[in-house]
Amino acid sequence: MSADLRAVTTLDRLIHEPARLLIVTILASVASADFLFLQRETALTKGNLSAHLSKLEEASYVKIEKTYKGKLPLTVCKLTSAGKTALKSYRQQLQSFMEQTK
Amino acid sequence: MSADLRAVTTLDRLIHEPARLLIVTILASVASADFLFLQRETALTKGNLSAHLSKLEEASYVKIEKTYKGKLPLTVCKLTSAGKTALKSYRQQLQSFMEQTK
DNA sequence: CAAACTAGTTTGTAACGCAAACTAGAAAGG
DNA sequence: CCTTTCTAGTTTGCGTTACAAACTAGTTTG
Repeated sequence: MSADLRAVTTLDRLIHEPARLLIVTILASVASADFLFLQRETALTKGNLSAHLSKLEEASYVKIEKTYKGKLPLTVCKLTSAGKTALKSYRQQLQSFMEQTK
Repeated sequence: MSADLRAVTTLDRLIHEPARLLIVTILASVASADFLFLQRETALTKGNLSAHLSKLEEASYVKIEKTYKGKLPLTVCKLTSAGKTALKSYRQQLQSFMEQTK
């Protein structure tokens, strides 16, 4: 009766990475977030946050807009609908695994 | 009131890897399992299964005994108590994250 | 006795994650 | 001024990883 545990190996690795799971989870809870806000919330270094955001952007999970706040750079991040869908299905898959194996 | 989401970044990477999560989850449900049984259950290639088992053994999460079944090699794997503890706490940490963010 | 099979291990390689170094421009100090 | 420091990020360097493919050691079959 137990379903297919092997499905766990098909989890979206982009979201499975803990730092990125944290990022997209935070982004899912707000309309948008700027770079420094994300840095404070995640406690990632700027370097790593930047790299992870770039990957999420490449995958079209996050949209990144570079503007200015006065004269200072301002990077604003938003989860795309593809990103929302990906997170939702990641969570469903993981929850299903957890329930099958509890 | 919400606890610390950042904790997700401290998940045990050894178990977080989907292939290994699958392996230890299977091992947690049986007294012991031989290599070929694990290969069938996980659908991993022999090479990858071997490599993942070696890592789990290095971490002392799994004990590996090489014997013979008749004249053929037989590799028997067992989750150690350290492995059980690690899996349990991984699951707790993950479940806690999921509940905080649902 | 050579070919094929069994039960694994080792190797090759592209991608990854992290820390440290770097960049471009703005504000502050002397 | 002009140089030092600060802000907001990006890029680089590098050890580690995960996977597939090649390999190994021994066994059975034709």
